[in-house]
Amino acid sequence: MGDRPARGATLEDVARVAGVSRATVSRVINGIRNVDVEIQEAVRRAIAATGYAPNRAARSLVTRRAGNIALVVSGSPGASDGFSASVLTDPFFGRVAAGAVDFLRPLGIHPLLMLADTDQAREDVVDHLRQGSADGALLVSTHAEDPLPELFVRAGVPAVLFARPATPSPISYVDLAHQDGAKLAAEHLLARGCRRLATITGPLDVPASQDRLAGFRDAMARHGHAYLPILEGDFKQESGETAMERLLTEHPRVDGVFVANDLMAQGALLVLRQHGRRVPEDVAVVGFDDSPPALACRPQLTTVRQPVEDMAAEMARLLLSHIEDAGRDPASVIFDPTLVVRASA
Amino acid sequence: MGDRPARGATLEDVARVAGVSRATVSRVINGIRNVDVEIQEAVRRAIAATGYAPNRAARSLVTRRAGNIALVVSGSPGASDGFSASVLTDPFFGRVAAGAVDFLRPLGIHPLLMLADTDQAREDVVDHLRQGSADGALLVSTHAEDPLPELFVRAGVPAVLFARPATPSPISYVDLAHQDGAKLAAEHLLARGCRRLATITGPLDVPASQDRLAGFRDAMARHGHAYLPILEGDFKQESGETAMERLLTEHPRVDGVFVANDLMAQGALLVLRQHGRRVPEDVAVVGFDDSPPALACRPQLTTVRQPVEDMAAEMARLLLSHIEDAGRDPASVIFDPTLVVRASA
DNA sequence: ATGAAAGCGCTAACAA
DNA sequence: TTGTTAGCGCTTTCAT
Repeated sequence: MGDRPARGATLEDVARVAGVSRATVSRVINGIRNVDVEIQEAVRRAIAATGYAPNRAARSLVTRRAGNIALVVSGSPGASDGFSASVLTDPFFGRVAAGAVDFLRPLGIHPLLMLADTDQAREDVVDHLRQGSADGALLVSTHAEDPLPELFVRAGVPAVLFARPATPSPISYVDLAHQDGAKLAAEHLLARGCRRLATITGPLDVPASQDRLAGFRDAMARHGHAYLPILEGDFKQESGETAMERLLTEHPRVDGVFVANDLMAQGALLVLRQHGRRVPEDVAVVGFDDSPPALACRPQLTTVRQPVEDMAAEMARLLLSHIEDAGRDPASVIFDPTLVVRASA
Repeated sequence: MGDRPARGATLEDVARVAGVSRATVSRVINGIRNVDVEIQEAVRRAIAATGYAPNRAARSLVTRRAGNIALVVSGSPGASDGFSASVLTDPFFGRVAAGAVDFLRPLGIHPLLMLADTDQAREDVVDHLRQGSADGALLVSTHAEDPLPELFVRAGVPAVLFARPATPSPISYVDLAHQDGAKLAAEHLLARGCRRLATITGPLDVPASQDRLAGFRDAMARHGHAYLPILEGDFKQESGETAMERLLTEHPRVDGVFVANDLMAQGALLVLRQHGRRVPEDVAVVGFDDSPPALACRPQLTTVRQPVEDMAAEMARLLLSHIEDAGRDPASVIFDPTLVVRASA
C-alpha cells in the first residue's frame, strides 16, 4: 500500500511496467493500429496498474492543439448590474451554450467560457487564443460594431460567429433567415384578423434586429399595410414593458404586436394584462426565439422559433473544420425559422 | 513586409532580437525583478517587434499548472429535453457562472464548462482534471448522491462544492443558511396575518430542500402552527404549477405559501391567477433565491435572497487556495439569506 | 544581474 | 511491428 500522492505516472513509467518503449505506449493510447494485440493488452494493464493519465500540456506542446475551444460573449459593459449576470442569465445564451456543449462533448472538447465586455477584456481573449489556451473561438456578440471578429482574423485565430457581423469580415458565421421569420409573424397576425399592427424591435444597430424589422415591414407592405408604429427595445424584458406602455398610450387601438424576442414579449404581456387588454382577443402578440420564457408566459407565446441549439452545433462544426484546415474559406450557414403557434396569437 | 503566417515567435526569437538569453526574457515576462531596466526595455521592444505570445502548453508543462479551472454541473440525464438545455438555461446556474467568472477574470483565469449527467461523463470530467486540463473544479450538483465529489477526493483533484454534499466528504463547500432563510419567510407570512400556510418544496433528496422545509416547519411550529401541508416539486416552473394546482384542490382555504425557489413560485403565481385568487390579498407567496424570474412575475415576488454570485466567488477563492496549497484542510463557508420584500407577500 | 543547461512528458520521424 | 531519438517552448537551478 504505497501512499504518496504519486505525482502522476508518466509514459515512461507505463512503458517500463509493460516492458515496451514509450512510443509503443503512445501508440496504443492514441489508438494507432499496427500494435500487436498481446502488447496492447500488456500496455493496458500497465496503464491500469500505474493509474496513468496522459499529461495534456506535454501533448499540446507537440501537437500544437489545446484540445478545447473558447466560447466568448462580447458586449458592452452592462449599465447597471454587470454584463456577466445579464448575459449568463439570458436563456438565449444558455441555449447557445447548450447546443455547443452537446455537440462538443462527445468529442471530448470543452468550451472555455470568456466574456469580453471591455477593450481590455477583448485583448485578453485574443491573447489567450494566441497563447494556445484554446484552438479557436465561438463568438456571440451582443452589440454591433464588435471589434472582436476583426481582431480574430488579424490574429489568425479560427473563429465562427453567431450572426452576421455588422461590418463585413472574412469570417464564418451561422445565422437565421430573420426576414423570413418576421414574415411568418406578419402573415399569422394578418390571417387571424389583426388590422392595427405595431412592432417592438431589438436594438436597431444590430443586424438581426434590423432584419426582423425589415422582414415584418415588408410583409405588411405587401399586404397593403403602409403604416407601422415602431418601438425600439434592447431585448430585455423591461424594455418590452416600457415599449408596450408607450404603444398603448400612443396607439390605443393596436390589435396586434410583433415583438422581436420572447423576453420583451413577456414584458409586453405583463403590461397588456395590467391594462386589462385580453390576449389574444384584444391584442395578439407574437414573439421571437421560442426560448423558455415563451412557456413561462400566460397566455403562452406564439413565437418564431429559432433553432439556436442546432445553430450553435453548426458553429462548432464549422470551427472544428477551420481548426483542422487553416486555409478553409469562410462559410455562412443560414437556418430557417418556423412559427410555433400557442395561445398569444 | 514579411507575410508568412509566422508560426509564432518563441522566447528564443525574442532573446535573439533583444540580444539577451532566454532566461532573461522569461524573467521580464514573469515580472521577476533583478533585471536591469535598460534590458527590460530592450526585451519589451523585442517582444513587440516579434509579436511574441508565450506558449501556454510549454509553460504548463514545466509549472504544472493549466491556469484555468473547471466549472462542472452534475446531475442526472434530464428526462425530456436534455440536461444541458435545462441547466444552462436556468437562471440559478447563470448566476453561479457569473459570480465565478467575475471573480476569476481579473486573475486571467477562465472556467472550462463541463456537464456531467452520466457516469461516463463524470469519468471524463475526472480524466480531464487528472490530465491537467484544469487545475481544479467548481462543482454544482443538481441531485443528491452525486458520486463526483467522492471521485474528486479519490483522484486528489482540488474541488469546491456549491452546497453541502448529501454524503459527508472531506471537501470544501460554500452554502447558505437555508433554515434561517425559511424562517425569514415563515415569520414574514405570519406577520402579515396568514394563518393557513403550506409549502412547495424542492426535490426532497437534496439537502437544501430538506433544510428549507425543516426551517419553515420549525418556525411555524414555534409559533404554534402544528399542521403544514407539503407539496414536493423539482425546482422547475412546471412543478410549481402542478403543486399549486393540487394545493388549491386539497386545501382551498390556503392563504400563504412558501415556495422553495423562484422558478416554482412563478409557476404557482400563474396558477393562482388562473383560479382567480388575488396575490397577496387572498394568498401570499414567498419565493426563494431572488433570481431574475422574481422580477418577471406579476406581482413581483417577495423572496428569500441567496447571494449566489458572492457564494460562487467564494468558491473560486477557496478553490484557488486549495490549488495553491494542496494540503489545506477542507473548509465550509456559510452565507446568510435576507428577505427581499416585494409585492407577492 | 545574467547566461548555460537541464529537463517537464509527450509525439513523430526515422531506423531497424 | 517496435524502438531510438529528436525536439515542442518554456522555467528554473546553478554558475558566473
